[in-house]
Amino acid sequence: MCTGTEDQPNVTSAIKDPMRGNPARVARTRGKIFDAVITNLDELGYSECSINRVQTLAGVSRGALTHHFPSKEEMMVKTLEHLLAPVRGTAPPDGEANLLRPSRDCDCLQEQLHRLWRRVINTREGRALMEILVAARTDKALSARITPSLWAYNDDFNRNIAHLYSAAEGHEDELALLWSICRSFMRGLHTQAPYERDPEIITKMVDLFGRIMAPHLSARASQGDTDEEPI
Amino acid sequence: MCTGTEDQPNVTSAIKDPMRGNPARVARTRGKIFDAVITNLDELGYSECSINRVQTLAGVSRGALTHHFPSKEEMMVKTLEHLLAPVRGTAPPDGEANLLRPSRDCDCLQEQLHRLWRRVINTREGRALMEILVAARTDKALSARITPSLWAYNDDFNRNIAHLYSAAEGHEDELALLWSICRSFMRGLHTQAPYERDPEIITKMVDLFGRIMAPHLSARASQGDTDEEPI
DNA sequence: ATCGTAAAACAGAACGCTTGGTCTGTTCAA
DNA sequence: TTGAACAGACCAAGCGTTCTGTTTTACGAT
Repeated sequence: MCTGTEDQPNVTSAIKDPMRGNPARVARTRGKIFDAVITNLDELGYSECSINRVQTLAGVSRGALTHHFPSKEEMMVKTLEHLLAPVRGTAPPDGEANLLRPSRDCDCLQEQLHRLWRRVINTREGRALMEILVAARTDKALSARITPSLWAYNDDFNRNIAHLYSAAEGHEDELALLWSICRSFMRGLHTQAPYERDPEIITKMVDLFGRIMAPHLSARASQGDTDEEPI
Repeated sequence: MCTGTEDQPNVTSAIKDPMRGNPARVARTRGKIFDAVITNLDELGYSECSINRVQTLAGVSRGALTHHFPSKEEMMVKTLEHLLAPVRGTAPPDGEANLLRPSRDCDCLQEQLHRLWRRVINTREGRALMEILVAARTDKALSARITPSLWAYNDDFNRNIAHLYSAAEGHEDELALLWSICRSFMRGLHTQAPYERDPEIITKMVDLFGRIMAPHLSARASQGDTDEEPI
């Protein structure tokens, strides 16, 4: 392969069509694979999320899988970007939007954090993301591939919350830091929740955490509740 | 084997000595293995912490390893208990003690949290513990084995901090919950620190978190600075 | 004191199985 | 007719477990 056959100059009209035959079929296949990866990561963990298992669960052949994702690393990188997409700047691929927006004006921070935990962090997607992050810590190649995506995600995240939340007066510069703390706390909850004797403890933790953070973080009065894409 | 030969009733004095030949030699071998497991978990992660790697790094034979830990699950369970031991009620095996105690009376919570992060959480041992916790979430067998240890650890932890810290008045019952929040936050930091553009951000996060928690959590005046085992 | 012996402690080969990657072949759409 | 999309076989390497040997140690009988 790649033995340097020069491209024919007299081909009728197509110079070289890099995007030829890929209708929504590609999107469907990749979607099935993403879904299988996420489910496997959530239920079996990173170490058991093998190519074979993904292939079986997604109901696609080995060839299809390797065609879209030449290596396991590639599969994980693309899955992570797929998971990060809903929060990123541009239009989310589908499904849930405005994940961070406080849904009501008279909504206290506690309820917002509860919703964040239930609807974003403690979900299949949230747990799958966690698995990739933990695995990448000790996998330098994977880490190098995902770090730029994570940085871009972080920038978009900070840009978005700046419109929706504000820090206490006198500490306006701490908004991003405050949300980083919230995220860290919630991610840590992932390693605590499965081993808690009483599941109610997690709820109480989120509740108390919200009460503690409330004086430092509040939702902005949402100017105009139109459907201008918030995240 | 086990073909039911009846035990001789006229054996002179030894009924059956289950603890025969185990001098400090066993402790040395197991120590080397624990150390290798911890290092591998920290540097390669759970999925790459294979028996072969542990055996090589520890410098012991396959037979020695399987003798002490008949299965990988057993190895991980015992390693976790080894990691939890320093905080547990009875004497720590060796090395670091009083991990939680505020080292000085006039010590603010921020500094105590910084020390907790640097000296306990963000260490080889802390990261190895994290790897096991994350892996066990999706490994039901492992999870079932470690859950009792984690519960006991939790109880000891809460018992110990009750002597060292107190919650704000009016909320004395929230002490355990407050420390659970601290632990969750710090564990979450594990998945944030490796990807942070500026390492200083982590320090700032711990700092701000400490400032926010300070009104709710304070060290007790340490009555008697003698060397009565604090943890 | 020394010996015999049984079990603990260790050594290492071998097993069946799964892994991720590569390869050749087939179908489909432009 | 071309290349993207898919199908499935194949491979060496590594996995965790099991197995049979060998060495070391403690201890009661001599």
